Amino acid sequence: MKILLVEDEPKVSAFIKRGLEEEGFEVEVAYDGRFGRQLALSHSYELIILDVILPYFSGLEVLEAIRAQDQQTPVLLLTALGTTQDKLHGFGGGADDYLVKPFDFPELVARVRALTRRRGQQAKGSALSFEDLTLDSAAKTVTRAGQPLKLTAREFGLLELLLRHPGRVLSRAELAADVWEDSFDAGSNVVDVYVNYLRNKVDKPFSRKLIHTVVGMGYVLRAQE
Amino acid sequence: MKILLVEDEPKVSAFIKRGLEEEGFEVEVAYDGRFGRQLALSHSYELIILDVILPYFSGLEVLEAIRAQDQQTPVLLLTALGTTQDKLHGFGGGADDYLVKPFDFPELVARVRALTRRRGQQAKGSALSFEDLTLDSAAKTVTRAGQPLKLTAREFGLLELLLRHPGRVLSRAELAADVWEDSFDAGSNVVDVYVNYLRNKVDKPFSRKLIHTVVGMGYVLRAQE
DNA sequence: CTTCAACCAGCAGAATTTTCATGGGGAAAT
DNA sequence: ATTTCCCCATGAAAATTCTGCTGGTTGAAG
Repeated sequence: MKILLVEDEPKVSAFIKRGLEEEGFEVEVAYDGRFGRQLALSHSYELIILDVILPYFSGLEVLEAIRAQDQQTPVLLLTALGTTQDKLHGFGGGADDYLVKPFDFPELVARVRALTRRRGQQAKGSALSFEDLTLDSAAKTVTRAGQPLKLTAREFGLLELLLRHPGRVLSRAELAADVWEDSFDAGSNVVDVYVNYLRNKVDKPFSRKLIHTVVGMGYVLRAQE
Repeated sequence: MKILLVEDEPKVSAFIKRGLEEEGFEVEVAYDGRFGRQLALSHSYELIILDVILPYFSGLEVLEAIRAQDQQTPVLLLTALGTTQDKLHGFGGGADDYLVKPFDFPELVARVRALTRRRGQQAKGSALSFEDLTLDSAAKTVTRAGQPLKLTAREFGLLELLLRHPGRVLSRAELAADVWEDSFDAGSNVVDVYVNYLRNKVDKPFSRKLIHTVVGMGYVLRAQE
């Protein structure tokens, strides 16, 4: 749960950083708009807290740069500018919350929690990924290295199971039990066949292979040979 | 974009309702905690605005009942109780935002927008669109490439749901649950039939197809093959 | 060094499932 | 009394799923 805090007053930023860390968050601090923007655009955070008045770029300019590339990450503006006009500017620029200094620290924590709560649970819910492979079980989409892959229902189910246990060897029986539910004939080679189909789509077009055979045991999803 | 407002002072609720409707939201009002809770639990809203001090059940009790069954719907608490203690109570109960009365109406609108933006990713009132296809759920009109299309109620509901989740594969069960509500026989092919009707009107007269079937999974709205 | 058995990759076509496209009956609206 | 809309049923077409088989590799025993 990494948070980016962009705030130029060392006292304030140290205070917030320490406080949030005590609450279990991981906090990175940037001391001006330029550095803040760079970090925000190059890293992925659960939440970004922006002071509005900053050296080089204002918080609103940083927000604009973020929203140009990413609509998802929640942004909380934190500033001494408390008029409704200022707030409207902030929300209009795509902020998710606006807190006026001075504030009570517990309220900041509560708002930070409210903004991060939703994301944390929905990310776990639908998106699985391993290396450059991503699978969204709600949208039923799979991409590798950014390219979308077209899988059939069975192939999708099989990959989903592998992706749920990366690095763990799954026996044919385990795979069959989960993907084929009950209707499974032990003497069949369906699993092999589908692993083969999957490899053709997931591994063959790429140089780094992810699906590996462990002779006598089953199949694994892992990085190297 | 339907919002539930639970507020017992008729003056305040009328004021908020009218204001939000001018901004393109659809607002339902409940005048006490009991009725508010009932509506919140039985219907699906994009956002719920709760006054804390209400007859029968307090806003916090209503919030608790909502969160017991649904973690998703954002809740905004709106109240005269402005101490940090009160706010912490609200956030602790699962609220997403907390606004203290008296407030400037534009700020409420901005916060309502911020909370609903992410949900349907439809910021402007009731108009949904994807590529050159547009659907206005308030006006019940659909156009493609500027041309108006004439859809029946079921067709409209189905397209609206697809349009609300572009790029996501929706299973027949999901579609049926939303469009056909409860009266749905699992062995029926109604969904297929209506997707077919929709295609005849939405896709057939145009070269770029938008509705695609994913065999064994469901249907999606997306641009390419 | 040879043989054998176990195991796995890959293919091709058959079997099955899923989807499309229509016709028609009945309900609802006009 | 039409017209429109909703839904079921059906068969054809398309796509997927599965079976059976061939051939290759590996590793251990003879």
